[in-house]
Amino acid sequence: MKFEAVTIKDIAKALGLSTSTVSRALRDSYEISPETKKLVLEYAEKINYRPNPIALSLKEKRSRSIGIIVCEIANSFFSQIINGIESIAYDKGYNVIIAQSHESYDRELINVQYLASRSIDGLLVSVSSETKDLEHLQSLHARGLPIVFFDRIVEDIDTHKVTVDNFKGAAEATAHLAATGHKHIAALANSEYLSITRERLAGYKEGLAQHGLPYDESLVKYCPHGGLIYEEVEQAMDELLSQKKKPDAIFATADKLTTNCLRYFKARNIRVPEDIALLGFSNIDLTELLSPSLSVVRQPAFEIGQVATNLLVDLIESKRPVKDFETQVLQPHLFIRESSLKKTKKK
Amino acid sequence: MKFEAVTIKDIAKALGLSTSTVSRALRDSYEISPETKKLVLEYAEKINYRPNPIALSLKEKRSRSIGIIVCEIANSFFSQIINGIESIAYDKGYNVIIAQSHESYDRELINVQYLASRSIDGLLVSVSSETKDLEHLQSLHARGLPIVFFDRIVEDIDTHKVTVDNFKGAAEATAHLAATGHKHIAALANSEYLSITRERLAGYKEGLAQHGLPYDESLVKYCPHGGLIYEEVEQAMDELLSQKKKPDAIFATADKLTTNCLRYFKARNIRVPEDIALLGFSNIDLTELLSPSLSVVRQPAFEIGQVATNLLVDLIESKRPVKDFETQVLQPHLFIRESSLKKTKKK
DNA sequence: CTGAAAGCGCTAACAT
DNA sequence: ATGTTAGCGCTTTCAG
Repeated sequence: MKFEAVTIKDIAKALGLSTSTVSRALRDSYEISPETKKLVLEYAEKINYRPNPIALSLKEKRSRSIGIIVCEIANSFFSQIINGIESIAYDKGYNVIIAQSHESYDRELINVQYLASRSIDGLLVSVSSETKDLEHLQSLHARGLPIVFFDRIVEDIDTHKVTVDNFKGAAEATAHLAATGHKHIAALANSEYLSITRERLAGYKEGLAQHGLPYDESLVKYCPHGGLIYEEVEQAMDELLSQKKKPDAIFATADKLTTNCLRYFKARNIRVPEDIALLGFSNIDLTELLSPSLSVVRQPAFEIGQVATNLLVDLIESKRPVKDFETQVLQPHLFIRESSLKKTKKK
Repeated sequence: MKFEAVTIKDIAKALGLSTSTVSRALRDSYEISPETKKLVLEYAEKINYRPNPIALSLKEKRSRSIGIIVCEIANSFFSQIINGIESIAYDKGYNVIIAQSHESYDRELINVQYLASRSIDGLLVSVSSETKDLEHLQSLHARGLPIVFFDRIVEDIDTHKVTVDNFKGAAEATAHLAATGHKHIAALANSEYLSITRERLAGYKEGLAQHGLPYDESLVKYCPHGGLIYEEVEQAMDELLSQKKKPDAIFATADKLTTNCLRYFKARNIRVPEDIALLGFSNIDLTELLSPSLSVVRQPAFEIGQVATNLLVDLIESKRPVKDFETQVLQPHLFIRESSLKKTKKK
């Protein structure tokens, strides 16, 4: 079943005009007489005429839609970003098509190609935790598709990027753990391929250094799927807790790592923060309701989405090729709650 | 900046063929000789030809995209549903365009009209908590746009619908609270306009009746925005707790109501379940990690999305107008955790 | 001020 | 087996 829309032709026929006159009248062209305009406008209104965006797209060679690639939308951080993206996109007359990689390089590849073939005008990308090879994005970028990276950005493609000061966020978090008396702070990290992982681990080192704590590689564990799979967190934690130098605090570099780490402690009846402290990046809204309430580094997700979208639309609508690209860095915020409470206070 | 795609014309020119021959070769038509096909296919592959979906849409008068209206994507229940929708949509070659009402009728209206004007092939709708007037959907439906309602369905439009057995879920939940010794079970409900609210409150009554508890209207409070705004939950709870007959248990009918109710108790230092029990509809993944862990009625969100999408695609692709519509009812599941523990046990 | 015609990329009669 | 043409809805020269 199809639902037939009114076209310009219908209006032309009904009014005894040509389609071009109707088209011009609708766009308020100076060449059309006021009377004709009025006639056309009123009739169009009456029969509820809406221009066919597909025909427009074909003509203008643009679809007024932008693609988004994220790992998961059922993740507060990304759904907040998407809210930010939509708020700007709708304002500017674009709609968004969302695709999820589920942290799989293969799915990212398929999605990117799918979106590109759907003739999107631009792409907002946060790469999957498996992504090393950037050829799929590089070739599109080289062919002129505007791309803006956010959160998980990549070095090898020169375009606009939006991220937070991961180094600072991680350094503050780690420094806080150190300042509250923790001596063996482990890092539960995302995939090593990701920019955010490198930056956050660098911040972690800095935080340790600030308090004169040594950096110990055995205290750093990577989760290739960013904690999306509980088992990988479980394994990483099992390893951490079974070594001779047992950590007394965990710094987790991503949302799912943080919550799954807490899940792990619950399952093992390990008390937080009495037995071990926990602090991680997270944008969930329920941190205060958790037991214990979670200390987190929170990112301005909505703003990330807004900024990235503004940059992308600028690229799309720029008359001439853009050469000057910028990387916008927003500020994360540290929220101290129970899970990282002072060691000395509790006992 | 624009990124120019390869067209059928380019191939035709390069190979000295006509566009129709190329078109037919690409679609593996029987009228084309194997050699020509091979030639075309290989060349198309080589220059990475992708058909322009916009041109196809214009020709076929279909966009292969479906619109989704939900209140919020940053809500586990809906993001899980969207995952289900996408899983089927992508399989069937459709992409999805998501719009959020944020529980506002006005935004729903704008979004519906926007989506309709973007020539979507069909619409998946869960109405906003403010929606009473259905004219915007009715007129589209009357004009032949396939629509499937999910979760928050409406009576007055005859089409496919997908929901869960809200009556049963609510009855079981309430009966559980009654069975564990609670005598004054209050209902913290969503907007009264919603089908799910009516069904869940009917189930609530049934649960009370099963245990010989009276239905008391003063124990039922509505939140017009479904708990999206904390203050409305706060006010409803303030009212409930200030009346002479103070509830000893809360049954909440929606995700945000449940978590915001818990937030309220935390803020007031009211112990759950010792001072008051809590049980509500919720699809968040962190219920076990909350303090106390939350007893919930969980809905098969992913499946709801899948079923709804299958039904919608059936409608879209049906050759003749569909008259026989169905309402699929899936089963919710009750998970008992700490927040609704037996009154007599704790003290 | 208005109309006729071409063209965006593609498909499908209708030739040949 | 392949080419020609028209048309999807719209805009935009180019002619009056």
